[in-house]
Amino acid sequence: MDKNQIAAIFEEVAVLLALQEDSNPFEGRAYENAARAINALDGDIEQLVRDGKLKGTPGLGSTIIKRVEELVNTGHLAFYDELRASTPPVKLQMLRIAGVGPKKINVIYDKLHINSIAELEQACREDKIAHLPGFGKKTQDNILQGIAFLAQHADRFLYPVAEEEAERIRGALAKLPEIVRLQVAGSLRRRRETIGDIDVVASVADDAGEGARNRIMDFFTRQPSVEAITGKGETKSSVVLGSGIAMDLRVVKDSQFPATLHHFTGSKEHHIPLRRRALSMNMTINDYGLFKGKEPHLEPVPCKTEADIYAALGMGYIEPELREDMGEIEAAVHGTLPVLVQEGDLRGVLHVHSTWSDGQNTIREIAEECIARGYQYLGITDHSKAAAYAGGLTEDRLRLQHEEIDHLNEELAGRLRILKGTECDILKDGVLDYADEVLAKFDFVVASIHSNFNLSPEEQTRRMLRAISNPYVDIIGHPTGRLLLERVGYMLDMEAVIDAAVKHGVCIEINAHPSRLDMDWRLVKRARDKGMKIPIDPDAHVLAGLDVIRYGIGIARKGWLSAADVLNTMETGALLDFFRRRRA
DNA sequence: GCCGTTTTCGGCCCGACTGTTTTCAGTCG
Repeated sequence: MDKNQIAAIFEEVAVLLALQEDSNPFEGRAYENAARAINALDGDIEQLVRDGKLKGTPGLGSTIIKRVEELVNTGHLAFYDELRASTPPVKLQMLRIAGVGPKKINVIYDKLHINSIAELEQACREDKIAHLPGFGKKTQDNILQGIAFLAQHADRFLYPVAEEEAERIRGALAKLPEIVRLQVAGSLRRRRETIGDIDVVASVADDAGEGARNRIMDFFTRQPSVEAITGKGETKSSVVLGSGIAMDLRVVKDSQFPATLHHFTGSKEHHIPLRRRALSMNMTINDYGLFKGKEPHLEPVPCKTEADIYAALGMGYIEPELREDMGEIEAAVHGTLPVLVQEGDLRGVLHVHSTWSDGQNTIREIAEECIARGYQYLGITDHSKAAAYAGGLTEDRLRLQHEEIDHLNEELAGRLRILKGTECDILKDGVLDYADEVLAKFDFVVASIHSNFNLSPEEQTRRMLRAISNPYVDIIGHPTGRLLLERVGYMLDMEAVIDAAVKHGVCIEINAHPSRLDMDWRLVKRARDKGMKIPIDPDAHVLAGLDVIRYGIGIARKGWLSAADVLNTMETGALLDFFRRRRA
């Protein structure tokens, strides 16, 4: 039983508790907090339990520690099993319907003994829901719509999909003369790997009338990409866009803009400790501002920007990407936040495919593009021979490719250095697809898993650790193989993988492809804390594939990386020295 | 269920919108 499993059980406990009759909402929150505290623990949780080291961890009190111990010692938690057994599965299913929460679910279930979403839909059509206490016709219609929506749409979206939708509407709104400041907030601004909905915050002049807000809301809800209007008020309107993604627009007075932007940037997890800190300083934060004192004697603390809010709370500015309650508040108080890496810090790219394997452009074409982008170096990493489906290179063709690279390097001397790399398959047993004497001919080696995804966690981890121990391996490619919203990654003990990589001086990439963003930013932070240099790799198969680097930058920033933590911010000479020293 | 340099009890972040009510509960973020 590892940390992730235990945290997942506690998260589910929180949900199950909310669905109990007369539940205490704070008990559920205690389990949510405990789940995050457990995820953030360093080291093996079974060992921590054996050593009695959990005591004193914020968020883990005596009851929850006993429950962790029970899980570690027996693999089960009676409390959780009982909750599950006593909670009809349909209640969990109903929770996914927009506008339906635990209270409504319990009324529906108790009065009508509904046992499936299909039965709920039937009850709506028979007009039974509208007559329940606290319900009405509108609620019944909304439930029907919510069921239809669920049937049609997955509930999250890849970052670029949400970004494009948000940018289209932000661009349109930006032309309105009534709007003073305008910014995308929410998980897009925090650069999460997937996006649930889009939040945009706009401000109008403090003395603007009601008409200005209404004009903005009318304009917003009439955008061509708006498919349905799910709410419309003076300060907030909600729509669903053509792609199925939901979008909220908030309009506030310009003097309130920093606080509102901050609020809707989130995360909720960041706000809770921040507001607690404000309270401890006799201040209050809400959507509209920062205030000194307590109700009813609130005195506004003037803030022109978000940085002013943080400053008033005695801390440095926290970049949106870091607002995840991962220790950023304490670091901001102590002035130890990192200066986050930016795209302009990169000096080259290290994981790119050419026509030699499954890429669409020649090395020359990619090289010209890299020069145009201002890069000093380009690492060409075509597939190895086992990846036959992707045109992996045999040793013979590899010789020819290296000759071509040598010629290009002569021609492009002083403009770009092309590095001889490979994305070498890690075979089922953890052995690399090329022999050591072949690997020795590369400037650097990326090693990736492309087969046998279904090994047991123990086998898969052993396979990866063996690859990491190969002295020619410099970088592990897309370490978990996940495809966001499509497939979970290989079953791997990533903590053991990170520890082994650090021990052998091996890097693990951030694969910047928006469907991968692998390794995950939570792991990036862990690897950084242990001293790993982390490359941000495009894994491009076409020139436009180099653009995805910016998604990788977002993940690097979420993982607290500064320029010095990122491998491909090094100058060419330093990078080549880095690879040579590793082999020596 | 957690937490505490006023506290071992009584708090726990805060507000908008919706729909049902006729002053508010539920949901959401």
